[in-house]
Amino acid sequence: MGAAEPVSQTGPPKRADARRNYERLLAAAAAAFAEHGADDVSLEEIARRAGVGIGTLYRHFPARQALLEAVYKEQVDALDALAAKLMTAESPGAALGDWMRAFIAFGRTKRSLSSALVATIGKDSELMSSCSTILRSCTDSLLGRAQEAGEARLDVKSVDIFRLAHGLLMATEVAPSDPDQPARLTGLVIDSVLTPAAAGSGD
Amino acid sequence: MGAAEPVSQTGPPKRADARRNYERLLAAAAAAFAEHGADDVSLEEIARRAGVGIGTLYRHFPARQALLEAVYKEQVDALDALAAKLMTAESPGAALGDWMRAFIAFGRTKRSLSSALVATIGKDSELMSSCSTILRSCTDSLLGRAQEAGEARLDVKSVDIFRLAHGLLMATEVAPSDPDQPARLTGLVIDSVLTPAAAGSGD
DNA sequence: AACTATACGGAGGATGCCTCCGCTTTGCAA
DNA sequence: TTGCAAAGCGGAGGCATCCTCCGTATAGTT
Repeated sequence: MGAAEPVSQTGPPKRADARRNYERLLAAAAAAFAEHGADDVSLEEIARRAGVGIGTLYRHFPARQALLEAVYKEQVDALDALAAKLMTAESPGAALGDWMRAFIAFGRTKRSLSSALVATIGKDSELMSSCSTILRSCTDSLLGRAQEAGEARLDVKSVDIFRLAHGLLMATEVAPSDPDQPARLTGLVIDSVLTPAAAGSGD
Repeated sequence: MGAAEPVSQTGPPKRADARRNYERLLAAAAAAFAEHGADDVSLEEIARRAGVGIGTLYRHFPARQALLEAVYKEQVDALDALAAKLMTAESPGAALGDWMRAFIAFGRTKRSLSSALVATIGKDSELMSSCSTILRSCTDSLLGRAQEAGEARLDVKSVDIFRLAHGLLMATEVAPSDPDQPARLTGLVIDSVLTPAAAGSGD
């Protein structure tokens, strides 16, 4: 991981101000989406937040879709970078825990994006599959390293982690009465992966 | 089935013209959604097609959501009624085949609705679960009857039919080069359920 | 026939999407 | 530095859609 990189630059390099505005828009969009949900925020507002004109937004992202995709892809890239860094962390077990926490947090925000994305792109798009490949391989590597170091159960597969995360997200979807519950459950799941199997857990 | 009925009438009965307009709107909406997809049709157009004013539409369906739900529910109710009729049909096997055909056709249109619905209601809403319960029980009954009459394979469960239908829809999602393909595949799946197991099909 | 609760319809205000084009800035070259 | 063309910016404005509001019409009742 860390191999996937900013899309191949076709054409002449962009001007400095163009790049800067692109970044700003991306950041503003991510924030706005997280706050209001991906459908309930006007492009006009995103432009305003980013401190650019609406025309500029449209030049960089010809359609709402493009903005959505870019935000999504950037988050995945960030996770990819995080994983690369965690691969050299001191404690492989703690690193895996950190990764899972980040992965689950991502899943939570992702939902607001993905319903809109899936509805239009289709869930088998190239974007989607490349992203899940990236996340899979990151999880694989970190899990493997933790297992080799004897800091994670050997009978856990990365698929299991995906499924646990998914279940966790479903389970804590609706606002729980106890605001700490999601974090508590997340910690519990992570511990279960990092703790040696207890007797009788063969099924 | 056929037991689920028009929601309990609360309040005084509606005036005749109100009921008529309600029906018209529902029909117009169903047609428009099927034609253009649930997101790309304006409420104004639906009102026009139904031959009523936009104000009338809003009185009956305060939000786009409500219209979507009503159309969805109506289609499920129609399937429910169809199943009830098929339960008394002459040939239980043919009835099951007809049912599957209708069920699959419904699935096809449903997709345009459901992406919009799921995005907002959430897939675990009361509406959704009650609908899938209805469809499940219809399939159960018709399959059971066909099996008792010796006209369907005994090793098929209604869950299998659901999954086959789902797979079929996925597989024929994108417009195929051969326009008859979806129908052909549907026929094939139905036949496979109605035909006795061949040797060696144990897995 | 007269009356009233109910329902109709569409004008209009608000908002959002997107295009277009005159103005500004950047990066380069002399 | 200075000058200049290309690249980029920004927002006014046209168009579509959403939704509200209220004067008018009609069903059902007495």
